[in-house]
Amino acid sequence: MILSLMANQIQQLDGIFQALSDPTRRAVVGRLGKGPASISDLAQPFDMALPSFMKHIGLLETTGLIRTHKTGRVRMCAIEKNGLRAVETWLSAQRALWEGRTDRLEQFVTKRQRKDTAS
Amino acid sequence: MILSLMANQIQQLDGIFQALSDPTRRAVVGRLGKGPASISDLAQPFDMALPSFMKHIGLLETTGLIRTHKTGRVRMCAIEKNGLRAVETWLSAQRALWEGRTDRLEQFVTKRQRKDTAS
DNA sequence: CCATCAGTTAGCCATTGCGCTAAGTATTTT
DNA sequence: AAAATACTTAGCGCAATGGCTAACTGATGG
Repeated sequence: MILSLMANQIQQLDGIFQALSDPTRRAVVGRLGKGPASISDLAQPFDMALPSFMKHIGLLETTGLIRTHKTGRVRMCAIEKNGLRAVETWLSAQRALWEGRTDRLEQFVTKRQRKDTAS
Repeated sequence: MILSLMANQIQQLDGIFQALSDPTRRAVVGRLGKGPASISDLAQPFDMALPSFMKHIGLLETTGLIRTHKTGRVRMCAIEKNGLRAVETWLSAQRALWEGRTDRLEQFVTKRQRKDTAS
């Protein structure tokens, strides 16, 4: 079960990084960091047809970076704060790896294993 | 010129996030975090033809996440420590946005969602 | 009611991404 | 010199991405 959780995390990372690789989507995340907004509010700055924009929103939602809810004919969007946590985790794990190492060329395999950073 | 620099940063982020959206490439970055390695050393764990693997390496290099150098017939790869800096910057800027001011505005969406999507 | 507004659905199209094989180049090694 | 090693180049195929238009649904305002 732990293995499937890890697999989940990995695929989650796939999706999140993929989602963040688009400037429109990063901009939406940035905008929602300042507070919730409707679809058309969000879409307004972008020179793009609405259905195209909606695809970005849909992707952001299915990857868990944002959350939306429709009231009447308006759909409000808000940031999902836990969405970027997987990225932060991966990033700090990454840094933990190379921190403390001197990056010499032609070096033996690291003799000293760093203990886990017990975050 | 400042504007073009910013545009550069943005495109850099595009590339880096794109690069990290692939599990093979993330694994390579992870492996190189422990120390330099040759192409074939890196490729060995993956069930993939070498040219396919090379594309990943090429992408990681052009996005600045790794660095390579060929000596004789062997190409050594190493992590480029500054490569992930743009991500870290973006991420902390993002967190700075929603930290300290998240509760009131976002709550209103959350509340409505709980009411309507009552599982 | 009727029009407008805010999304939504359906489907098309060009480009990119990620895998493959086959064949080539440049070093070692024997 | 010949063979093996370690990539490298070229090109193919298919699925996914990111854009579009046209037409539709379901509120809301006059």
